[in-house]
Formats: sequence, structure tokens, C-alpha cells
Amino acid sequence: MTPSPCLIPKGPFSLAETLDSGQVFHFTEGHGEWVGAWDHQLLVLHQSLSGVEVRVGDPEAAAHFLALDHDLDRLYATWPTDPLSVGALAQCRGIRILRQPLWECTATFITSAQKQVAHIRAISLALRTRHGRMVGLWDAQPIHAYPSPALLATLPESELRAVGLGYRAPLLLAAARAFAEDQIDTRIILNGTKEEALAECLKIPGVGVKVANCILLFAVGRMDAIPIDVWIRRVLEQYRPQGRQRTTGAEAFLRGKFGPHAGYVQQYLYHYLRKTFGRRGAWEAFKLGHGNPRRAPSRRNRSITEPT
DNA sequence: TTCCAGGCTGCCT
DNA sequence: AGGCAGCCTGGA
Repeated sequence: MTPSPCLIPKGPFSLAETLDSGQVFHFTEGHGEWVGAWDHQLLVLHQSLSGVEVRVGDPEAAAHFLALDHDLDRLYATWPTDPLSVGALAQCRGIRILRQPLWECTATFITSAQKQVAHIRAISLALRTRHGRMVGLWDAQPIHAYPSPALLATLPESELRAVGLGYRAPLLLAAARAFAEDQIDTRIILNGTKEEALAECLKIPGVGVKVANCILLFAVGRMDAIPIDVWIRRVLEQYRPQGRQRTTGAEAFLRGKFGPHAGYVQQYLYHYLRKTFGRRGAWEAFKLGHGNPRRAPSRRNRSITEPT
């Protein structure tokens, strides 16, 4: 048996952390091998001491997908120096922003609204298994691609609700239809200016500002895109407790604070905070100890910090 | 059991 | 412009 091609990343790389950092939701691990699909291609990857072994799949496609060309040492040289960003870098060193296919990235993040990662993963795998094209077998298990827009558009809403999509079912259907009927100009999303691309993303049903930025960061590779989710909003509360958290001003603030590769900082912070404070109440406890108490807790959380 | 999770949409001021 | 309720489901 010929040895697998070995890819050498530019700077640090952690395959496991990258594939498990909330960018993609369908890769599975067994015996040190990560198995999944990139578009319609089976990928089996293993991290060795010298690099990344591509045991199944096109090495060039794998290197592109894993963004092994991103010069992380150079990126770390200009990393923000505030305590949270430094802590995030210490824990997430080697995580890369992947280059995902546009449609499956879009569809996956439409289904992610108000869902925990475990559930997003379950939905993603169910959609692939039930409706995606099989791209190969690994360890006697079939691996599936994400179903195409044209195929998803033909499914009844009840079928999407059956995999647990809930109110997101009609949104995903409408998005699939919009893609299948060429109502979305993907050239603008991929090659337009930031503003043009964002506006085109917002035409997609079920896509708001947060998901649009996920698309720009994880599929288009725009490192200046900053998805602001609940975790990043918590970071904002620490940095500017008197400011508004929901407006576009928040994004401008983060861009100024995190620099041109703000998307990378965002991803590290997201992963770091979720892993460190993901337990119920852990973030509230952290804030009581170290955080800034000036801002009153939101109505949503009030019962936690102010028991009646 | 209750709470809340990587939001979007439509409607309100 | 910005705030808010409602929406489905399942994990902790």
C-alpha cells in the first residue's frame, strides 16, 4: 500500500479542533481519522507529526478546504492583546477558517438558528443520510454529500420537520428554491464587495446578518466578516458594557478592536468561550468574579442572577 | 421539569 | 433605527 500524501500546513494546525470548532457539523472521528465530505468528494484525514495525511480524497481539494495556506504565525503576530483574545489564542492555536462549499454552508447555518451544536450536527447528518448523494463508503459506513438545492426544493415541508427543523423548515425550503431557481447571484456573493455580497446573502430566505456573515467567513473566505452570536455579544458586554450590542456599531467596534483578520479572532473567541463557559451558568459565574457589574442583566437572564 | 440554545421575520414605535 | 414577540425542537 502506498503511503498517503502528506500535506504541510503553513504554521500551526489542529485538525480535530478545526473540524470541531462550530464551522462544519458533519465530520466524524474514529481511530484518529476524520471522515466527511467536501462537496461531492469523500475525505478521510489524519493528523500525523509531520502534517495532514489525506487517506482518501484529492490532496489539493483537502489543502484548499483546510486552508493550509493561511499563514497563522503571521496572523498571530498581530493578534489582539486583550485578556479574552489572548486566552482564546492559547486554547485554539492551530484552528483554521475552512473554505466550505457555498450552498451547504448557507443551508447548515440557516438550520442552526437557536440550536445547540449537538442538534445542528444531528440535523445536518440526517439531511445528508436521507437525501444526499452517497460519495463513498468508509469503515463499511456510507458517507453522503449535502443534498443539492434542487433536490431539497422538491421535498415536502413535513419531511424537513421530520428531521427536527421546526420553524426553520419552510426557510430552508425557500432558500433551496431560491438557489435552484437562480434567484441568488452567487457570483456577487463570491466576488463582490463586502457590502454587495452581504446584501445578496440577505436576499436568501432565513438568512439575516449573523448567518450572512457566517457565509462570508466560512464559505467565501472573507476574514473581515464577523458573525455576532450570543457568545460574541457576551464579549462585547465585557468590552463596552454601556454600548448597544445589537446594532451595526457593534461590528464596527469589533473590527477596530480585532483588526483586518477579525473573523479569525471571532472564531477563536467563540470556540474558547463555548468550551470554557459552555456549562450552564458558567459564564454568569465568571462575570460575577471578573466581569464588569455595571450593566444590568438582560430581562432574559434576570431570573438567574436575581432570584425572587 | 424548566431553561435556553451560534436567529429570522414581521410588526410596532 | 431599534425593540420585541413568536416560532420548533431537544439537550443539560
